[in-house]
Amino acid sequence: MQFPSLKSAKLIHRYKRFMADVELPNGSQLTLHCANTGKMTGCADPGDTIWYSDSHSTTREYPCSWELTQLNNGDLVCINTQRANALAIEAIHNHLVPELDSYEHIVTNVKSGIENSRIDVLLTNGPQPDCYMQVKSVTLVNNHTGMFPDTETTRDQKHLRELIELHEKGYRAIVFFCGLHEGIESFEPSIQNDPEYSSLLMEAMAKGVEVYAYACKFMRDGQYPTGMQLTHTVPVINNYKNK
DNA sequence: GAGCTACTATCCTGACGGGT
DNA sequence: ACCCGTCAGGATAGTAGCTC
Repeated sequence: MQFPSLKSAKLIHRYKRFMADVELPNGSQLTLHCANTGKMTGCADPGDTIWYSDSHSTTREYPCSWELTQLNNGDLVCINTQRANALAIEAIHNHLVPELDSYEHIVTNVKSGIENSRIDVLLTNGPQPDCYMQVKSVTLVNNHTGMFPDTETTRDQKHLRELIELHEKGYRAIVFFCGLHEGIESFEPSIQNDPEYSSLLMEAMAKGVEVYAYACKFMRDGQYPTGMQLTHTVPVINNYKNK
């Protein structure tokens, strides 16, 4: 995935979930839209270098969107969660996800038939059972281990219950953790942030819901981020049974 | 003060209506 | 039938305002 043209700035503070004030290199201030509803632990600290895109939209009150955070060690984190779905779909298209290589048709944001909710991705291919997949973006990292969620999330608990239900109905059901943070070498659910979610994820795995975690690579032109792509799967650690 | 509701901003998809 | 524009729904957590 190629990024739109990005510009750098220094984060002043994030507020009201969707907004962030930044300081531009010329010293002026700008308010950005922040397309991440999570807690953004570790990637939204005042003083962080961030990269943003400009949609040039005349209808948006804040036409610029916060895309990346650059950590002190130079690692990049994509905080725009909408990129996760696109990355996952691109990876499937490019045959980078062998577990899903057998599907020809991809539909996004489809109704699952359960409680009027929607599933991120539906994969189909003729007589094969349809495959429902929820894509989760992972930006929280602790010692090279990607963690999800970064806060208590009843919404994601609901998604897991739906996937379990879909699997019990005979469909293939998948949770796809999309590592948007450079340096992820493994993945585990965050018991600290949401023990209920962690328990449910393990229950889902035990019942046959498939769980995959993928790491990404950022492309650069010098220091300038130009794009990113999912590269390889990383192990999913079942930490719940030990707690 | 506690609890509830509406609002905040944005994007994406699907549904729907109107015009060609 | 097809294209285009518009609107609703879903998702999110903090905050303000309202009621009890």
